[in-house]
Amino acid sequence: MPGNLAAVDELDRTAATRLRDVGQRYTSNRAALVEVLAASSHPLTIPEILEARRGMPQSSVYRNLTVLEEAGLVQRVASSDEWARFELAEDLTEHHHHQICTSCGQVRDVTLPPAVERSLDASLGKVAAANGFKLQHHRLDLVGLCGDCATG
Amino acid sequence: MPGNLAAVDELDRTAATRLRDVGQRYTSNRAALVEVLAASSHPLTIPEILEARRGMPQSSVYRNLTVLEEAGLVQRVASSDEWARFELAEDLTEHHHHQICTSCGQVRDVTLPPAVERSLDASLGKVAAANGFKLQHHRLDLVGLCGDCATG
DNA sequence: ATGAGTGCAAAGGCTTTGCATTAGG
DNA sequence: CCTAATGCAAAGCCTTTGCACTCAT
Repeated sequence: MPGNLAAVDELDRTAATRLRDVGQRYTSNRAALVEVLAASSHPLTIPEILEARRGMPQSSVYRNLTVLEEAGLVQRVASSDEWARFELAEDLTEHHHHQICTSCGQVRDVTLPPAVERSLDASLGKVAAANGFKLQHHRLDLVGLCGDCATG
Repeated sequence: MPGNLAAVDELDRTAATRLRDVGQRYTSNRAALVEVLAASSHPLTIPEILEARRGMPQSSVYRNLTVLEEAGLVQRVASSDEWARFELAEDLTEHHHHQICTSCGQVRDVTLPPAVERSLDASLGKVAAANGFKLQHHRLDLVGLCGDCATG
């Protein structure tokens, strides 16, 4: 819900708390990163973040993204294979997946019907258990062509 | 089916054909790469490939992997986020997914029950269609801890 | 005050590229 | 034969790190 003031405020408090929990401060740069990621409907690359926050040094972006990741506020997304992309941790947003365009690399968030997620989780849980694997979560991407690329 | 002679032979012919189709030669280095990938039960990193084929220069590995990818024989796998991993294109193997250990980065191949795959594809198809997205395939990873890491 | 955070610039590490040589068809 | 492929080394590019300065608590 980008732009929702109450939600943004709560996100802010959550961020401060989780950072404090890992012995980190909630600085303006970090708040800015959280804000930028929260305002986006898709995972952002470093260039995109730098574009959104002109003047913030790359090193600060990298360093703080790492800190935010360790605090469980941000997660790295494996996209096509070009650049690292970042989004808010899933428990701060909604469980969702990514639609990745193989032509232009565009990444868009998508959600699946809850029933599908449930049956999928059940199946994955069985497979993981059979392999002695401790399943934490799943990652599902739709790979194909976005509207623009399919047409052009 | 690693090690199956007949299958290896057919793979060889397929590789030669697809390379020729894109105007590339099937050289010994490329054959070696296909062989190494075919013999593995999980996606390989460049270091692993170099280990399996001592003496092959890195530049050749990178360059030929790119060619093989363009010929539709090999595909890059998005793993945790450390190194690029490569495996044979899916139509040369079996439809499968990856179990990724967040602790050690290990990637293992896993397959899901056909019924699960079918219902998943059906759902994804609907979602994609609703977004004007031309779905080519899906990518599903089980993320968690492998047996070794969960215990240690 | 006082250690964490910041910014700039330099260093790292995986990956790509230039060029002369070798080999595939 | 003639062009593509190879191999070595150098260059690229995203990312990380060192260090002195500044800000948060």
